[in-house]
Amino acid sequence: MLPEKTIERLSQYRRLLLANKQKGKENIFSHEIAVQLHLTSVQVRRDIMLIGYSGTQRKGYNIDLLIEKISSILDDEKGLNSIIIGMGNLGKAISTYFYGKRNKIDIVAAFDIDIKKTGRLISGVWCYHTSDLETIIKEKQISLAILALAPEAAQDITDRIIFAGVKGILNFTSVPLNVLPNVYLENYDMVTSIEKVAYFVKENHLQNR
Amino acid sequence: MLPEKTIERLSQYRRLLLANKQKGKENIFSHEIAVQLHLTSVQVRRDIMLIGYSGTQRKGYNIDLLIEKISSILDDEKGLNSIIIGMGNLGKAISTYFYGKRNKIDIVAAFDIDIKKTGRLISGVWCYHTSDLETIIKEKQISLAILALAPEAAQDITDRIIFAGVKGILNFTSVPLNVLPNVYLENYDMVTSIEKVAYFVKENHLQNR
DNA sequence: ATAAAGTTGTTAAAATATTAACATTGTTTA
DNA sequence: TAAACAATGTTAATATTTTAACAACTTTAT
Ligand SMILES: NC(=O)c1ccc[n+]([C@@H]2O[C@H](COP(=O)([O-])OP(=O)(O)OC[C@H]3O[C@@H](n4cnc5c(N)ncnc54)[C@H](O)[C@@H]3O)[C@@H](O)[C@H]2O)c1
Ligand SMILES: NC(=O)c1ccc[n+]([C@@H]2O[C@H](COP(=O)([O-])OP(=O)(O)OC[C@H]3O[C@@H](n4cnc5c(N)ncnc54)[C@H](O)[C@@H]3O)[C@@H](O)[C@H]2O)c1
Repeated sequence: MLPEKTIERLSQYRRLLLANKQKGKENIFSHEIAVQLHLTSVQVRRDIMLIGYSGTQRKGYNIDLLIEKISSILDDEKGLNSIIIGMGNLGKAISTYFYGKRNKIDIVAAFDIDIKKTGRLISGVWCYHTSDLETIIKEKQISLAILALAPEAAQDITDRIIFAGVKGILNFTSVPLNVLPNVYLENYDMVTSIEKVAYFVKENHLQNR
Repeated sequence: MLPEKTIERLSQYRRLLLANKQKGKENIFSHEIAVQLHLTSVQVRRDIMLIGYSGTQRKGYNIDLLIEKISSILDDEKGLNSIIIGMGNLGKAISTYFYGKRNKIDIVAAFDIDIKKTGRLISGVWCYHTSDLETIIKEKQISLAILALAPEAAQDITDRIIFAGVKGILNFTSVPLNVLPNVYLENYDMVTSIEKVAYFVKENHLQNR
């Protein structure tokens, strides 16, 4: 299995490659990728080595083929269905953002407990009541869930979706979730992010004295 | 300077400690913190050692004092002013979320280029037109910016805010930004996050065969 | 033809982060 | 009073991630 950090970068390589392809470019050197993403060319080459793709010395990497190779690693062939739970400000922002983007990861349903939000389309995604959670997860073969709901309900809902078959969670609530060992959990904590930036801003000030 | 990962955890320890204080708890053991955050007690103790705080063998750590110690490290005494640039769906979600939370990191202004959004309060924060960017940054001594604007404008705006004095950036656009070496840049890429979860979900499936 | 330049692929080293080991210390209990 | 226990604090070992070094190859220039 590939290192976590390599996976993250592969996602970024692919986006960059698609942008370069758009501009009509056919081949790209490791140092070009590196400059555009602010990495080192060594790291780029090493990652590409790890996934078993090869370029040529004179032309670098063929953009189409590299995109294809990365996609064969990141994407599930048959696609992967996901849901958003919690259609508040953040949930809506996310579903609006993803709506219409063609992608192997489809957001096929949303859930909320607030009946003012349920039973209708919200930014292109049907919003169900959480009471339908288990039914829909099984029906639509959901394997990934994005949590953007009120923190109080996060663990409860997590237990339910895992029991219903969800295998990966992207958690935006600040709640440290308990999940079964075979469920992949990725947390993003915005407050921590900001506090970290603030800390390094402060430290930098100290350094410059 | 403390390791980046330790800083992230300190932010989480503090939140947890505040929650426990709320519940009337006065002391806490490293293993209690560990269980609640899904870490190991060793890691907790090591982090606390690194910041130079000590507990007692029988009672563990004094919650109030530890909060104070962590705060002395994370927070800037005189506070730190920040802005959000781009009051679209995500920007609004963020400012709504932070509004009213008493915090050493204050979001004191927002910016957008769309005149339908500027010149008024949006979720408690005044939204200026980007043409006022430099003026307000200097006037309000802004050192931290949250970028939630359209990707096309991200680098341009970044150059401007850095020139005006911003020292830390939390970047939600997927654009790999160019910043001066004395500016701390933290990127969060939601697409990468989701693709990573999807990858590990897929791999787990393979393992289980 | 041969050398020079420039690039990839890969192994080795260094840096960073986590985990384990254990000495130390205060408290309880026999 | 001393042994057992349960916790912290710290050093050492391990694991992961990044960076450096360099061999191998291809094209171009001399
Ligand atoms: N918006 C941000 O910038 C931000 C930052 C950090 C953390 N968060 C976290 O992300 C989550 C969402 O944030 P938000 O700003 O969108 O909050 P929000 O209050 O706007 O939305 C929360 C939504 O969750 C729904 N909900 C509540 N209980 C539910 C349940 N049991 N099942 C399904 N839905 C339920 C509510 O009806 C509401 O629509 C929260 O946990 C918040 O703490 C948000
Ligand atoms: N919403 C998400 O879930 C999500 C996920 C991944 C990435 N992002 C990125 O985050 C950013 C914001 O996303 P969003 O969903 O809020 O988009 P959005 O389109 O709703 O909002 C973008 C806002 O930026 C403003 N803007 C454009 N040019 C500007 C400029 N020069 N100065 C100031 N403001 C300007 C627009 O007027 C708009 O209000 C985008 O770059 C997007 O790619 C968002």
